[in-house]
Amino acid sequence: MMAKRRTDDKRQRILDAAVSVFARKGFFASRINDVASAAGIADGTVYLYFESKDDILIKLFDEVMGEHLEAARQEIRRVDDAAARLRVIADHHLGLLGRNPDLAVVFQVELRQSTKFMDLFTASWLKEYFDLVEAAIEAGQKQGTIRADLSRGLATHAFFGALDALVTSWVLARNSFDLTELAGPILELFLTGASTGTGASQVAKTPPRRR
Amino acid sequence: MMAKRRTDDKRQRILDAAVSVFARKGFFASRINDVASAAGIADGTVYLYFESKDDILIKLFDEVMGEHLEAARQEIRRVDDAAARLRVIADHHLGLLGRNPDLAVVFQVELRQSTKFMDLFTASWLKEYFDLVEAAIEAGQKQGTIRADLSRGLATHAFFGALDALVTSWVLARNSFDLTELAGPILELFLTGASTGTGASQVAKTPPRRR
Amino acid sequence: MMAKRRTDDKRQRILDAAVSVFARKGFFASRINDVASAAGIADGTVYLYFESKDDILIKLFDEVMGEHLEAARQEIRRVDDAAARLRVIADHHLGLLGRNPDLAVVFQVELRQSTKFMDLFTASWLKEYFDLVEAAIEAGQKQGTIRADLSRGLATHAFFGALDALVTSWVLARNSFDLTELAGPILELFLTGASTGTGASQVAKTPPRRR
Amino acid sequence: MMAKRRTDDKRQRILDAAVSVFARKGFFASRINDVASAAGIADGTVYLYFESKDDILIKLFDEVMGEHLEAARQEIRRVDDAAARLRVIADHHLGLLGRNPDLAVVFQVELRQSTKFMDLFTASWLKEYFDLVEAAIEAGQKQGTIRADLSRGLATHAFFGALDALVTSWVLARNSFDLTELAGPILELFLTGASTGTGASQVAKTPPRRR
DNA sequence: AATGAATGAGAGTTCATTCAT
DNA sequence: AATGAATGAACTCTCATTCAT
Repeated sequence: MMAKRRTDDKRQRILDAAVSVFARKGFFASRINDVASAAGIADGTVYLYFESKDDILIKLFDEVMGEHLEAARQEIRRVDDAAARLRVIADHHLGLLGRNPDLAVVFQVELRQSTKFMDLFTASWLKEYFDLVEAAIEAGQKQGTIRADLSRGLATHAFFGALDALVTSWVLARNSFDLTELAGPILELFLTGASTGTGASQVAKTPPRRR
Repeated sequence: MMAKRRTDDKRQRILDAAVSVFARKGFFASRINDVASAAGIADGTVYLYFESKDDILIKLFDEVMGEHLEAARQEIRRVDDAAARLRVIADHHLGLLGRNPDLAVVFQVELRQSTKFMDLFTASWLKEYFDLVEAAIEAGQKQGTIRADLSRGLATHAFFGALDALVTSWVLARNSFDLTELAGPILELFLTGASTGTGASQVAKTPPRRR
Repeated sequence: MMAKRRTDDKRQRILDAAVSVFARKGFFASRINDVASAAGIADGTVYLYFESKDDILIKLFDEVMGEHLEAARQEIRRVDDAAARLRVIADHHLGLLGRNPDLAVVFQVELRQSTKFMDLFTASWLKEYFDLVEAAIEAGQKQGTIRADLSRGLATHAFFGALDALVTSWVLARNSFDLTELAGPILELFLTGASTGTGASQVAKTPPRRR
Repeated sequence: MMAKRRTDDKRQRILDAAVSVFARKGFFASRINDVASAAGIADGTVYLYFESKDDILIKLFDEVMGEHLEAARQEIRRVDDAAARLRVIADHHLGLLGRNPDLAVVFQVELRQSTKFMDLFTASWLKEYFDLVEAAIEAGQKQGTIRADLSRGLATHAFFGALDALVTSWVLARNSFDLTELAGPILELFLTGASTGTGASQVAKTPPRRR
């Protein structure tokens, strides 16, 4: 039990060190030695817990996403309203990254380095995230609070995209504004739209000009 | 003049080759030799036109963005309505990448490999893109077609984020749907919102729960 | 005494495991962990019985050679004739390796990896082996059954070399022929020569052409 | 043409340097940097001429063997007598290695490091070498100068083995005797045998004792 | 005696970039 | 302007060995 606990600690220390190092130097520029040193262990020890440098990033993403999707799912179950559910998702999304700037850098930038990570990203957890959003929207449509004519796929992308762009800007702006308090406004925009309700739909429905 | 043109051709051939190679193998995995071979020239020749491998990516982004922002600006001048202006931007955004899948891969994935590129990306061209969107929104607010209480920064992020997420999904889904035809629907969602107008704002204004 | 025996068993299990592992994977490619696993013990335990990975190979050779040289010596004492003595040596040489294909691989290939092992090989046990052969030949010369004008050093090399080449071929041919039954023929060739006795010596005595 | 020649020189310089370095430090202990430095080039340049460190050893063996087998074949064609042909082979074998002590170390020790090299060794050039010897013996049997009842395979092994053992001893004895002048004596022993002709065959034909 | 987690030195190979031609 | 041979710095991962338990 002691041995096991020590082992778990070491593994977690590597992950924590990795987030910090990757955020500061970038994944490619980070050396295994940087991570090991930050974790206070020898280089080789990293390989007792992870298969490769890539594996650290993958496992990091898996664990954080797994944990937070589960937390979000639990909380969503406690509310009925579609808007409230989307609010839970936005709060979790902005909250997790807003509270962990280094993790935000890793998620918004370092993890998107290659189609290799992107595919992993999309195929597993992002898919679940999107499903969560779509389910909330679908429930809202059934309840009559979300427009029935709305494409759920499109709306999901818009919802996620808006949050994602906010986080990226926040990261690149070196956390110069409060991310978490934007959950309400962004959701409000998503739900009620930008227009005052004056003839916007006409332009929006114009077929795209071919070039 | 002929010599200049020939030279320009070679430069352009390198850029075209780079888009194709980077999209297929990823920027890091791509070798200068891959690009040179695809362009039908010797490795060393690349360095007569570009300073480094990074420089190719930077110049590529600069040129494409410069060209297309200018084209979008021209076209925007010809319309007055805020919605129509946003439509021009969306059409250009989705049109450019929708017509050039390789370029889309490079812009959505390869260019975001590191904070180095991200900073460049944000500081120069993305800034101009955001300004264009914000100007359209501001004009709409003055015209009374866009809600005056809307945060322009937030709305700009939401607008860009929605388009960006769509493109990324399209890239990762291997271009399995028609990107360009989504300009209308996404704009419509942006303008009119997802809700039917039934009490959503209440939840949206709930303060975020601390964890 | 029981403890000692148990200890010896473990030591022997390591040696046996080593022969098997080295033969299959090669000495360099074999990991201490491979040997330990095959012996059913922990990595560190190997170091309670051997100083290093090299030491396993050295001790393995020492023990097998010591044991078999002694056995050969015993048996040689029981025969008088030079030919019979050489026959004992050939039988032992081909018999030991012919009955232990893995050991043959280790002796013919893995043990000859470096001048380090080769020197050891030569300086100690091979020297004794050669002495045994030379003693038999010398006795034969005294008895008049071996030609007195024969260089004993040369003859010893020829005798050992013939057996050694046979074993190596047998190893590389994956034991595709019966090694042990070649002791007679090879000895016969050594004693009576290849020629029919027609003018061969003339060519053999021609001075080598300088190049 | 100049460029080509320069290229060839560099390749040869690498091979020469490799023989010298491998002989002195052993193949495994030799670093690519050792070879490159000895050849007066940069580490990376080695990889313009060879695929890997292993490849250097393989190509070295291939080239030397190819060259010398061809030379031996040419010379053999000029003589008719089986004994004379074997003499040519022995002269070439001992001559080549006797004149190039470093090469001898590489061939006798370093090249036999692993079944990987051994297999290569056997499958290609050694096969040709053995064929050359067997052909000479077969011709001798037809001419009536070599005993017809002799197993050619066995005799070939004995012939090669005797030479090989001599070379190895010479290498391990740090070239303390003249290798080339042993071609005659070893051939003479091979042809006429060690015995005086007194009852040796009887013992040689005794079936091996089982243990 | 036995374990096995931890160590950390070590090296082959790649490839962006240079520069003599 | 163009070439492409040459450079040499850079880095992940392996694994023999140690030692606290």
